[in-house]
Amino acid sequence: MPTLRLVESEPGQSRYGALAAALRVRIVSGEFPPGCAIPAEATLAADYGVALGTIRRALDLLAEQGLVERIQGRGTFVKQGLTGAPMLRFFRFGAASHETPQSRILARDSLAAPPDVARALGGGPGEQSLRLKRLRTVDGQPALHEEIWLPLPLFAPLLEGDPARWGDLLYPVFAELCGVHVLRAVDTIGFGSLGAAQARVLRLPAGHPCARVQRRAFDLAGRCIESRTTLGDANAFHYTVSIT
Amino acid sequence: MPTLRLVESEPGQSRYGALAAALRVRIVSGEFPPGCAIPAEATLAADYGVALGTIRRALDLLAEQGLVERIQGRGTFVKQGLTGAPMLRFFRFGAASHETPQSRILARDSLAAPPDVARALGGGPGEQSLRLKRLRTVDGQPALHEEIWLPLPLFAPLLEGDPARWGDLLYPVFAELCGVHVLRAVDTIGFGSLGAAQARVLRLPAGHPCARVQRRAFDLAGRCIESRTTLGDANAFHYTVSIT
DNA sequence: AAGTGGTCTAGACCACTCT
DNA sequence: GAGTGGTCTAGACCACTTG
Repeated sequence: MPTLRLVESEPGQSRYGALAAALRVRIVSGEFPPGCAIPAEATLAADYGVALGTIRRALDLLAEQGLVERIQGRGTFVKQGLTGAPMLRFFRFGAASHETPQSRILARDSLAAPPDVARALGGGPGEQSLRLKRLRTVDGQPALHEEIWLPLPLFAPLLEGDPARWGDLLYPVFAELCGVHVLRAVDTIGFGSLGAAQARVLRLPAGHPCARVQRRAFDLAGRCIESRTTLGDANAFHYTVSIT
Repeated sequence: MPTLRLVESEPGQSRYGALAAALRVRIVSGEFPPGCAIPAEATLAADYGVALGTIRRALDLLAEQGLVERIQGRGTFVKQGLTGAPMLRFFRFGAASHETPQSRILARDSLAAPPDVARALGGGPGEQSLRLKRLRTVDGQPALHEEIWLPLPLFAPLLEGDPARWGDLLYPVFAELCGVHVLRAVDTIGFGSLGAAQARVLRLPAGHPCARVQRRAFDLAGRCIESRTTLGDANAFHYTVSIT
């Protein structure tokens, strides 16, 4: 590729900002899939006809935004999605608290999403969606009840196969079976009380106080690809925030 | 000051890291008080005998850490402490939710701190401390009950004068009367139920579910200068976190 | 040894703020 | 207009990783 790549920077935008935006487009378009290394700084600087320092600023910006990861001596890599069990950050269940909770799918249906979920997922009203209900246990004790909505047909592969074989973490399944990489999530926390059905599953009395975590998860391109409601015993809730 | 300032950088530490540490010491020591402008980049670069870009990295680092604020065309300033009403970020009370809640001091005592509070404040056991109890109201309705522990003699000025004249925000009072600037706070969120006394103050039934926010606040030098427990109706609790 | 990102230099010019 | 931080350049050398 001997030709120079050109970036047009809108007035008021810095050149490294425009470069970051251009690289973001190339990443999101799939030119560099998750886990893949992007070209070296020197290569990019030559491609775009800018100084090394400028392309560095652009890459640092993408790294701050969590889109890429820089490793000295190796290169710059497109981030793999979230894989951990971030829901446990909100709860403390007994001694085994820092292990990944076990997971059991209670229900799997394809149906029209209620209006608020459809809006969250960015689809029209009554969009056909996949709904999962899931029980998570810690040390064999029921801990969390989850209702998960996923847009179709993107998640159609999850309608087939035995959910018992998915394992305890969902996001790696999203990546392997559907090619969806969760990069960012927004959790909204509130308190309420358990309905009869959820209480039965969690082996708590109906009306027991519970913490409610509403999650919206987003992929590389910024699309919302999951709307989830998690319920757990309010007394096990525990979270720390730092303010600056 | 014609002589060059020297920084010794420990092995493995970058020069800008060492410069940032040196500047941090000068700020914390009081050489540049909060709100004050620190010398210009060019001046500092000459003082320390390094390139402009290097001193810039050091200042950017301090800005990331929240110790200074950079304003184009004006200069680099030592941060004033937090002044807002950050506790309201956790609750939603009616329509007037985004206004600063009103504040009334219910009690003010000087007494020995219980062990956990003394530990939090970094003092010995039974350290003499100032305890405030405080009711915060929104739209005239009781909303939050707070118990606040402050180390003595640092906060001795608060033992005198009429608390009713302190205003609705406490941190500006800390700064004006005690010279303490709160730069950072760590909040731990949990769930519980109201004791009889707190319930009466909040006009809720005893045993009503409540959210509990445990705050530790820190000053410029990183000392813990406040331990606070805030209680509010669990149904009004509402918080959003972004995960990456 | 070759290739990567991390640090550092010594300039230049620009955008913004204040007087 | 003088002074500030923000952007950009074109180099140099270093630390780390991999073959």
